Amino acid sequence: MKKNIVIITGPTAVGKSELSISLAKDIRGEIISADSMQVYRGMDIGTAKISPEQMQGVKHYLIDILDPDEEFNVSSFVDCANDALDKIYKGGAVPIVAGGTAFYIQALLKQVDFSDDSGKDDELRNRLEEQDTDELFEKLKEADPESCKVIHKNNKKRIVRALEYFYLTGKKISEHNDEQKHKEPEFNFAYFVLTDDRSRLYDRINARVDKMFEEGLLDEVRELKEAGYSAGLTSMQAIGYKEIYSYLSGEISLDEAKNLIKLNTRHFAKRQLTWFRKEPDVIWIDYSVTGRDEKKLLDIIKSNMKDRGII
RNA sequence: GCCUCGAUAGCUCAGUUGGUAGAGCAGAGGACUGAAAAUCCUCGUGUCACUGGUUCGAUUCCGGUUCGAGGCA
Repeated sequence: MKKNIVIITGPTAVGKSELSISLAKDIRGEIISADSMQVYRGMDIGTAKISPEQMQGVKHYLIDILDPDEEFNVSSFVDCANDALDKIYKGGAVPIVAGGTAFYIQALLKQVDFSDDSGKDDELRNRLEEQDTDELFEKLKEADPESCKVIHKNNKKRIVRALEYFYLTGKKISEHNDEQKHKEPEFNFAYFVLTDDRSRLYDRINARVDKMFEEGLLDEVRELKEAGYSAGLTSMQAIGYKEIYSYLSGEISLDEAKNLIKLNTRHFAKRQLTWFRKEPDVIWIDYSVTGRDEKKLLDIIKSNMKDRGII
């Protein structure tokens, strides 16, 4: 018997948080955040993290669980989310996975298995990073030719990971991926993707970045920098943070930083939509069609949940 | 008022020694299985400002007009 799960996702700034809170209050849900950056403490404004007041008493998991120099990745996400699910099921509530990191959501739904990998090895990874991309690609041809068919020769990051996997486990990542790719979701799920007219979405993004600056994004990043968090950290690669680091080190003007944040956020939203389009069994909620009336939206969502036997 | 320089893709510009044009950015589409807010791939027809002339042929040369920048009075 598969367990029930609800997913509320969509591109950044579309309005996921508000809707997931309303839904949680309505159906006695608890929220698991599927967001690779909101796990970090002290990164509030730039990640558009929901405040304790905005949570309105709804229980949230996977927010503020790490310091910015701690590591987090898909595998940790799946582990943490599974723990949270256990608690939620025990308490008799409905789990709502809300957030924009599609990669994490997919791994959770399919329960992708990372257990027999031996993880990452910074020293090995750094040694590989130093090498020329073409040479690395040649090495991968030897080690795992199947991977070369799916990984583009310029995509150094993925070439390095494939090689790292091979050197660490002696196995081919292409085989692991093949096994995991064909898995079916292990939940009885309702996967909602919020969207809107592209131009309206972009307007919302631009306005939200302006608002972040008014709320003190610059100070937030400055404090992180002064606390010793370096620009190389994964957390500091987040949009809104990396650009302000560039400004603080004198590479670009504040105005350029702000415009870059808007631009990078728009690009990000576009990539998210690309991902959702290929996901099977997704229920699209297009605000340009439905409007943003909360009651109406909840009716749509709940009727879809009833169809799937979730409520 | 006169002179000079400019006017080419949404933006910034290149180019065509006369045979209707191409980069960057923007924008669009796509990939993704332990960095994913990361990383990577693909996509360029537009009255070449307008209007006469020369020419087989003008965005390109010549004249005029309009607009913009600078200079001289």
